Formats: sequence, structure tokens, C-alpha cells
Amino acid sequence: MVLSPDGTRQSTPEVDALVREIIERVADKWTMLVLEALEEHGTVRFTRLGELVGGVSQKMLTKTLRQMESDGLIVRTVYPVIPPHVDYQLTELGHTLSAAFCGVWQWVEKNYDAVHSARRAFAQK
Amino acid sequence: MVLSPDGTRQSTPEVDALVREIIERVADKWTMLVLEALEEHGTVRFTRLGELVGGVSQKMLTKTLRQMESDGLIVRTVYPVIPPHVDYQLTELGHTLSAAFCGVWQWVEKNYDAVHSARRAFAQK
DNA sequence: CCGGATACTTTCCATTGGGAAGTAGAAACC
DNA sequence: GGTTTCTACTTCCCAATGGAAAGTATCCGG
Repeated sequence: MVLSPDGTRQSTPEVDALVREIIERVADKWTMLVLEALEEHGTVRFTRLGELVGGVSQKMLTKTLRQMESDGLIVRTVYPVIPPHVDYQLTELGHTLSAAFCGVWQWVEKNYDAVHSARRAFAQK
Repeated sequence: MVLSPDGTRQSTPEVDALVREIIERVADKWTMLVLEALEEHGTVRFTRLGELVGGVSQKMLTKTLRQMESDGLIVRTVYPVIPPHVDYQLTELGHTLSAAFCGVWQWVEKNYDAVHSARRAFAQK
């Protein structure tokens, strides 16, 4: 691995591409909302998760969860019973990503007033 | 405004809706990439910004920039000359959002290896 | 008078995403 | 014994979104 004198990774085109690809995956509203829901509620089943996230179609919820599972952010546990029982929870990696997003949530909670007044000001021009 | 004893805002359905709406706006790949490009390069013109972001169509770049302007994240300055000259820079609000996203960038730089190996492991099942 | 420069805007088409209905299979109800 | 129920999807159809490329406006330099 290419390292700078201070031990951090260097910014090579290859690394940039990898980082960029993850950013595009992670900067997705459903991913972010699922992350939040799981962080707040721990282990949650499919239907409940849909309710917690709110406004998500089952199709997109399934897709988002599969992606997050494949990226190592969540664990999907299937109990082979009928009716089906599947639940989801964050992995350690998922928890760390959730923590990284914490600053963004705080920013929104702190600044939504500012954004809305900016919008009003912009609207009447 | 509704405040908790500790002075933080309470989580009411109205506030949740506002926060949610901003999250959906901000959790967008182009918004995040534009934010990053402007944070790193300061004042940038349209075409250059497109190059810095990379892979963005002019249509989406325009749309993203207008949204960010309306949300008070960036300032758009038009110099009435020909050929046209327009440049963009972060507002103070934009800088604070960029700072909030800092943790996410760091997370990605630190963990993209973990994500990619999770993907490989997931792929062969 | 043609081409170049810049910041869009428009048009056309492929992809994405929402809504609703369908699927599986045992168990509980009538 | 037939029917409804329960959950986690999957599929189908259609509307909305986004990309690629071409068009627009305007002046200046050759």
C-alpha cells in the first residue's frame, strides 16, 4: 500500500476511484435513512424497518438492504419459519458509518431553519 | 420553538419532516461531490466544476447548483461579459455542511478496503 | 463571415423507482 | 376441509429521472 510519510494513504487515481464509488453508494437517501433507523432501533424486521424509514417501497427497501449487506454494513438473519421472519442489524462497520454520518444529522437539525429561510429568500427573486 | 430541558430541539413530527426533507436533498451524490470540489478548490467556474466533480452531465450540474444555491449552500456570481463567466463558491453555511461531511469522507478513506472485501465475500455465496 | 469561447437549455432515449398485485407455505379460524 | 392470515419478498407496469448530445446566445478575433 502507498503511504505518505505520516502514515495516511496517498491520493492516487485508483484510490480516488474506489473512494468515489463508495461515496456514490453511501450518499443515497435510503441507505442513510436505513442506517439511522437501525442505529436507533437495533435489530429490526423487514416490515418494521419499512415503517421506520417511511415512504420507501418494498422494492427499494429490499434493494437497499441487499446492497448494505453486500457492503458489510448490516447482517441479515433469516429464521426458517412460516410465516417468514428476517431481521436486520448493523455490523461494527455499519455502526462506524452511522457515527460518521452523525455530524450530518446534527448539521441538519441545527441548520434546517437557515436552509428554509434561504429558500424563501431565493424563491422571491 | 419547542425545547427540551437541556436546550436542544425536541423531535416533533413537524421537525422530523423538515429534517427528513433536507436529508433527502443533501444525501445526494452530486451535491456531496460538488460540496467537496468547492471546499477543496474555492471559487470555481461552471465548466471547471464539472471537470472536478467528474462524470456529471451539464444538466445535472446545473440542477444541483441551482438547488444548492436556493438552499443557501453556495453563491453564484455572474459576470455580465461575453463569453459568459459565472463562478461558484461555498457560503458559510456550505462550509459548515462540508465540515459535517468530513467524517463520512474519512470513513470512506479508512474503510473502503473493508467494504470491498465484504463485497468479495458476499459475491461468492 | 466563420469559428471559438462559456454557460447553459432542450430533446430524445435508456434506466430507475413507485404502486400494486402476486407468491410461498404452514397455521389458525370457520 | 376450505379459507384467510402472516411475512418477506418478487414481478409487472407505468411515470419520473438522468445521461448524451445537439442547440442557443453573444461578441470578438481572424
